[in-house]
Amino acid sequence: MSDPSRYRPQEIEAQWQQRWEQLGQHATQDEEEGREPYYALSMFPYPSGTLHMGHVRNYVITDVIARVQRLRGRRVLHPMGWDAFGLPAENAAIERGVDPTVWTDRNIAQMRGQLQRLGLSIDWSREVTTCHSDYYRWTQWLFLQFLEAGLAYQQDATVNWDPVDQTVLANEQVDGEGRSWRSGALVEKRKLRQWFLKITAYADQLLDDLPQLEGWPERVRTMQANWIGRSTGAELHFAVIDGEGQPRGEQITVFTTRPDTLFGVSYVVLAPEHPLVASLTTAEHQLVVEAFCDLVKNESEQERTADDRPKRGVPLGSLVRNPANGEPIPLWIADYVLADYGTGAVMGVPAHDHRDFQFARRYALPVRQVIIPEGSDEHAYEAGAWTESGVLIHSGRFDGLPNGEAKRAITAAAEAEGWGQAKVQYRLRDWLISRQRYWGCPIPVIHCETCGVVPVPADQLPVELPRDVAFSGKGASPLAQLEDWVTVACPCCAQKARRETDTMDTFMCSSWYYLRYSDPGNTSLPFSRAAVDRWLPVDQYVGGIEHAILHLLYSRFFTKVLRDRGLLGFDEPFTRLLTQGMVQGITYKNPHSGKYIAPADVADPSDPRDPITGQVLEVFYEKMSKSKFNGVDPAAVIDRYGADTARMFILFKAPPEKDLEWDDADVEGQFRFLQRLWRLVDSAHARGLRLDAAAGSWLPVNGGEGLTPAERDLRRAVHTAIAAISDDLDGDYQFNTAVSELMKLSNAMGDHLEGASDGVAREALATLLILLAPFAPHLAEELWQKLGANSDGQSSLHNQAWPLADASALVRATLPLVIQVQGKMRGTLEVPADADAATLEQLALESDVAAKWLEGKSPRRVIVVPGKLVNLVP
RNA sequence: GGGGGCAUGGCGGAAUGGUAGACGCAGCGGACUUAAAAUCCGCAGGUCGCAAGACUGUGGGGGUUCAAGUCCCCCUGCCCCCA
Repeated sequence: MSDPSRYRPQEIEAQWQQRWEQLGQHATQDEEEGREPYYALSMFPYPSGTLHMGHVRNYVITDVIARVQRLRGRRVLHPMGWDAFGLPAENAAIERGVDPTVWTDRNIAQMRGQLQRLGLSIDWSREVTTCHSDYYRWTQWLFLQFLEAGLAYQQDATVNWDPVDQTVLANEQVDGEGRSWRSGALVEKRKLRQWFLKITAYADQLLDDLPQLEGWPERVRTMQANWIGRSTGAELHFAVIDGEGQPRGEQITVFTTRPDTLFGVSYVVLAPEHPLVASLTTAEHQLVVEAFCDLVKNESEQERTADDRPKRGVPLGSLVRNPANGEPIPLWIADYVLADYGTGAVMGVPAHDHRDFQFARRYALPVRQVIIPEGSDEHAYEAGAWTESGVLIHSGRFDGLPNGEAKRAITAAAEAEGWGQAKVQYRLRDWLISRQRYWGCPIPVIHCETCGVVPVPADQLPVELPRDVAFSGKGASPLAQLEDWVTVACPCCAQKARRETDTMDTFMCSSWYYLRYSDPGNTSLPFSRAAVDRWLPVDQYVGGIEHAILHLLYSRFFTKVLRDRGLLGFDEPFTRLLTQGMVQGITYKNPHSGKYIAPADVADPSDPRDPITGQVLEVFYEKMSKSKFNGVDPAAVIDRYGADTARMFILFKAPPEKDLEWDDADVEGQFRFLQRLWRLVDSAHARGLRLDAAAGSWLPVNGGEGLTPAERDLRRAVHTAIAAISDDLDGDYQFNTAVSELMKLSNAMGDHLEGASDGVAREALATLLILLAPFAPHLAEELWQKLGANSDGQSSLHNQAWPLADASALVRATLPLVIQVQGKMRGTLEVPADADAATLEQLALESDVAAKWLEGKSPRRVIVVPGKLVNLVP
């Protein structure tokens, strides 16, 4: 026989999850008069098969927000789905011969089950899975929208090529030494024809709309702004000249943000890949230049531009002419100049640019100062470049101009005289979406020798991924080897043509999934305009900071393009963004061997030692990961303590944006708190308290007439909690302090409930449970039912209304008044709450504290803050 | 190197310019128990003191203010992003 008065989360949680499912508790109401819509969204997971704590934190935060909004009377869309294309599935296929579809679907089923145990109020009927053709059909459809809008194009681009496995690798599959993760071979760079989306066409909008996103963390906006990297400057043309100084016909165009330093140019550098390199290399430099180009070819962009690495280059032997003063200038190539940024050529001004300075030093190129700090004569630039503002010298007719003005003046001169023009340049490049992979969304185009690139007609979508494919991990993408699949009739001319065999970057799939949730069953469009405008933009998006740039930028780009195509009617997809911190586990490391030790192998945590060598271990918190043995399995925590304890712990332990240190003792503490709540309600139940009388028997007690002091204290605690928790859940979410307010309320109820009349006690109990409902939904519901407030079993605590604080309950007859002398707290005095400033001043002056500290003198000044303090300044 | 953020007890963390350390964890003392666990009550920044209390205290230094963890300037350390 089990003791019915014990809190057994394992029993009640599954039961309530089932009941909510039966009641359709989390079904989305597309229409309902008088209830405003609210869209709460978590970033959807990759279905790896295992739920980890980071997921749990993410989804619990979103769930609390969704539940609070329901209690506040909104109809809520709270969906979930799967970012299901990606490399792990393909690797499983290569390594273990598992069909990626089967592997992925199995993982999804497993993770869905784990998620459901958390008691999330998700409407599972709206689930989307990006690798299912009823979803990727619309990813393809949207790609065709981009193509039609001229925003998708093909171009040669450099990719990582594994010469052993004969395959293209993603950047993340190449290690720091430039070797393939699979074959270990040195990866080569190859030029292949790739698909791009023209995100740069929206660079200005993506940047200029950032300030509107007031509900986003400032740092995410800053990161996006830096990523887009708009710089304003000029393109300047340098004519190539021969030995006699006569123009040869070619010209080099450089991009610079510092046209004001034009007179200080001592060399011009091309990227080694620049198309003019070959023709401008003189015979005596040819061997060296070719060797240098080969050297640079296989270096990553990061290596080439790293600050801590010497800049390397070689001269071509040709000269160009400075358009401002006619001086001949040597032409070089260097690794730190990239072909696809700007014009692939820069002007070298060693005196006023750090990298140019390093380069000039290394190759003994002249350094000519053309800007001096205001108010000084010559800057001692020997120590480095002067990159601050100043006044121009050695610059002919521009001498004496402040350099800001000189930028405009020199650019204007360039435009007037035909040797350059103002130019805005972005760091952002177009988005390369081609992947030479099987497990992705096929790009829906057909290559025809006669008609060129032909989009697959919309009524022939989806272009389905073929099943039963052989995965060797070698050769081109598996799709390219399937002749039957590749060969197809051209939709235009019906001649034999070939399908595109590249698939899309998975970020394509995740750039629009939040739109699909609004209309997941639509079979004629990705979503209807009505549905998407009804629910979007997302009111609250919650996810990890690691997506601060890519996913969030791509999604904003999609939204703007789809808006311009008339498919939706808003500018930004996510009104508010919460980036939750990492979940960290306690980590033990042997500082001598560098080995990580599993916590289970540490015998005494207060004196952690290596179980084998006995050496003292380092102890710290770090992001949970398998290799560090510091992970905590959510399922194990739920098995032991229940989902409500896990939820409460995660919410209480740290503010949502900050990293969270997992601590078993604190989990235990949360479990004890929930047990205390259980006992609190249990004893109220034993006393005969019920919430089942005529509806609303627990409504606020009217006024404070006839209440005992203890009852007034209890009501004050109840309504203080309502006010504080409501505030914590508004605007900036502070779940940690909200939970602590629940604890305070429970402590106050422990003190005063027994002595309170039934009415006051009922109000307190009902309020406690409603306030608890978003955090610990199962326990709150169970206790609600225990007190008889849902006797028909057809309703739910979660349909109640969020309580309003009764201002009159917060009023107290007397308040402690702080008495300060010279700003230092010297004592308190119990004073009538309604006393005016003059009275407070007088009470303070008459107090023992004043007598002691003022020694009979009257204060020079008295500051009174009614309700708070009196400061006596002697 | 540039940009941004952070620094509060043994620990996680609270504090509209107004009693620093709420709430919790760990700890200590007590009650209950044959005992332990659980539970309940209490203590708890540091120094000095039997106590009352005093002094001191939010990384360091300066400033503004009747009053500074909070605002301003400088410094140190750590973290993140971009190079």
